[in-house]
Amino acid sequence: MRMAPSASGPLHIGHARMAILNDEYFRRYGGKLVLRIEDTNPTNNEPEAYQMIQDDLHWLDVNFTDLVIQSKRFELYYSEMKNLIEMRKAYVATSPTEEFKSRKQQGMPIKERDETPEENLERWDKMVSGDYAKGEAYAVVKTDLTHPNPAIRDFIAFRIVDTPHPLEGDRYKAYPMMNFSVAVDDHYNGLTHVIRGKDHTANTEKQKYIFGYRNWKLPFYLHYGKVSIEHTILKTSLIKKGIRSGEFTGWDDPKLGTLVALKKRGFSPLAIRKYYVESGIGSVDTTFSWEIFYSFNRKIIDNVSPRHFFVNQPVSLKFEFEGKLKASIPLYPQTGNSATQEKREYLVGKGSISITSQDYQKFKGELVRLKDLGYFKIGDENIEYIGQEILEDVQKWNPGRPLGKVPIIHWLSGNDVPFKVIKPDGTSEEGLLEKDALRFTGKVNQFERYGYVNVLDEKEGYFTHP
RNA sequence: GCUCCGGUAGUGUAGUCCGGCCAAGCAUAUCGGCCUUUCGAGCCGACGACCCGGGUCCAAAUCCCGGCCGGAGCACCA
Repeated sequence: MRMAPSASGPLHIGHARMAILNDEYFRRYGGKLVLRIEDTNPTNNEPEAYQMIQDDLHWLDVNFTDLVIQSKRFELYYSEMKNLIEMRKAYVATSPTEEFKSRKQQGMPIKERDETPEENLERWDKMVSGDYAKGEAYAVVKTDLTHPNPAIRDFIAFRIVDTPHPLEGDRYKAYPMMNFSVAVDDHYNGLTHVIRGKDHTANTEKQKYIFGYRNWKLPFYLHYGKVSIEHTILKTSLIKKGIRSGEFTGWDDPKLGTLVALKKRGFSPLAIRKYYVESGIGSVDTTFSWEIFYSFNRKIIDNVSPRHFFVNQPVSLKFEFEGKLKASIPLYPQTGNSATQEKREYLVGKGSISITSQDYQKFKGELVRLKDLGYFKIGDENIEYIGQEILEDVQKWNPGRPLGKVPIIHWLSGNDVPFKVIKPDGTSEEGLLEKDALRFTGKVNQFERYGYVNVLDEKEGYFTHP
């Protein structure tokens, strides 16, 4: 099995499918899992990508057995190409590419195609040694000029590049095209199975020609369908531009679909794995369902997320009360029994109590239950303690609300710090956060009645999902 | 336009190869109920699909033909 991302940037949620699918087969059937970084287009290469890709895979718990970097293998590609030219299966052309394309369209060869290996070899040597300038020459692998699908007819295997390579500098001038290097590497990396997106189906046909000429054993190919991931920015070039312009804070900006961004938002890599394993390898195109993904993640993180109160857009209400009320609120209500549970404990007395403006608007003048504190009546500017139990008919207090249903809302009183939650759509919400949550920075907390938030530091956090 | 590939509930899938056990399973979403001092979790229930038309067959989501719709590729990117 192999994973072959390009060295243009970190992996995103779309790449994760390729990685997970290959890894799942690897886990099930063994063999080897090759990470091959395809960096044969220097204009798109990002020097930091080599490391970022490996970090992303480790985070996903995808443990590759071999690392192959294509720019280290030019000598192999060159010797293979020379081989093909000698076999009359490839040629080197200096004719304009417009002519190459149009004749191909008509099923006609350009003149170099029929020239002798000696003539082509001579041009090939000049190409490798850098005697041609960018655009002056290119090497082509023969397929079948009469192939019914024009996309499969003779394809370019090498071109001249004068942009320096991030790893190799100006050492090479002749750069292999993806279809050539992939075929050669798939063979020499000893791959028996290739799983990749269906955008490669035509490429597979081209690559098979090289396998045929060399009599190599063909791997088993599987192409999965396209996943469209809505409401998310994935395109590396766009992200780079956005980072430069300051629109994004970095590769891990919460608006992005990169794995580092999802990590920072507090997603579990297990949720990503589960999602793609359940999606399978069908060739149908699908739309990525954030809802299902969120649900998987929620189930994974729910038990380990401490609960805290976050009052966004707080309204402060005066609390005139002689004495102290004790609040004892479990940190992990899902786990353990109530006696041994870890709790947050507060004493609330005269002063003020904050609730969200949303709750204030909705329940003004009514009876509510402040979670784990007691029954209260919300006034215009103050809040009044009623008691721990309400024996009378609730409807006496809240006419119009259903019987026995007192709204339970969250609150803060003196035990809070200002906090900002940054959402994936780029907006943010400010409010008060229970101070105890700061003990859990770097972790996902569940802000009760609000959602899951990865608390990054004492000032802000990224919204994970509801 | 050319060449391939594919169409199961709102979404994601199981079943299609080798027709019957599929009056179509699961998950998610939505709605309702129970439980609960979170609108979370859990439990129960409801909702909701085989693209259309022919054909073969005792029997078709499954096989065949036609149509419709969708996607991929057609680079000196990967």
